[in-house]
Amino acid sequence: MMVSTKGRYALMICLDLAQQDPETYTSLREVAMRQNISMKYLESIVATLNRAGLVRSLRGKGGGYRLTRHPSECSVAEILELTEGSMAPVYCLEPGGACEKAGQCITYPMWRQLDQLMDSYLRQVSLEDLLNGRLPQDIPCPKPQKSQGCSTNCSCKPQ
Amino acid sequence: MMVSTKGRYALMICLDLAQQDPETYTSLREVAMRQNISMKYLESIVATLNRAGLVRSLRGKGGGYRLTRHPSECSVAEILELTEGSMAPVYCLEPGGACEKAGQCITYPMWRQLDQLMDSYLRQVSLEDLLNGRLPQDIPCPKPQKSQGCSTNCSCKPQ
DNA sequence: TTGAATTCCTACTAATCCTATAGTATTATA
DNA sequence: TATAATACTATAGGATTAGTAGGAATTCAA
Repeated sequence: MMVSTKGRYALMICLDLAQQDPETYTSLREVAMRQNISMKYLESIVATLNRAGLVRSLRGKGGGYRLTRHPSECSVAEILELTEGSMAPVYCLEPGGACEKAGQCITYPMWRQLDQLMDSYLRQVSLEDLLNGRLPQDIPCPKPQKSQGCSTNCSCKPQ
Repeated sequence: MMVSTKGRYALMICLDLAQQDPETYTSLREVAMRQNISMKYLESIVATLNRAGLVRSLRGKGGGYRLTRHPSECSVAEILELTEGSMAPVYCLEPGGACEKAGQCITYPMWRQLDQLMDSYLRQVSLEDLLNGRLPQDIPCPKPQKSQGCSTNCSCKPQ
């Protein structure tokens, strides 16, 4: 039930680009060095984002990538869906993946709700939100702890 | 980002047991036949539930498994956590998995919120709820369709 | 026009995880 | 004691993940 490196790295790439001058192209070499990830691996990931039109590429010297939209117009849901293939928790929820027993399936409605919950949350979070530390819900932390965040399910940050 | 068969089969086992006489032991052979899954595979899955005390086993003739609690006292979150290892969307959220950069990590708070959202939803759904078709939220369907559920994110059932 | 920087494309690979399967030992009942 | 069931250990094929490698094509600048 984990998001793969592919999805997480795609998000890192987009966040990195969102912090650069939106007019110029940023090379993957720079991104890879800043984020400390293999450039060759990032190449294959950014290709997906490029094909989907989320970033635009420029070849040759001085080339690289840039976002095609403002960071506020780019949701985490979109990036993860592209790179993970889908964020659905079960196959039945993927487009065309519903099995013939879905009507009788006792768990199907639950998976649907879970999927909807995740999707609507991630769709609310834009790259800009992440950069500004603004999240959809801000849940007050009942008892802050100094490291690793506290053990409750609040949204407090570890220090 | 999928729930594996392990988690889904564990849920099926529990739901199957929840529908049987809570006093008697149900053999895996019966469960496997009813659910049409390899019994040997179910063995390895139910072992996890057994060790965790979610079910009780009885060896020998007339043996099998039964739930140790009432279906209303057993949440989907618990079953999935046990069998999937964890339901966290990223490693950093697992107990002891927080990396040293979590404090500076721009995405960490988002993963925490997502995790909390999923966890609190699944914790609200009990085996009994599933059997009765009662879900935490009932989202009205804007435009019902006859098969595969409608395309919106409501909780309507396909027919 | 040449060289350097960069994306684009196609393979390849090692490791891990998923999804089982098989066999034997152990236990309980009739 | 025969039978029916779980418990435990080992194994294995396939898919996916997480990269790595090399080179072709493209672009810019000197």
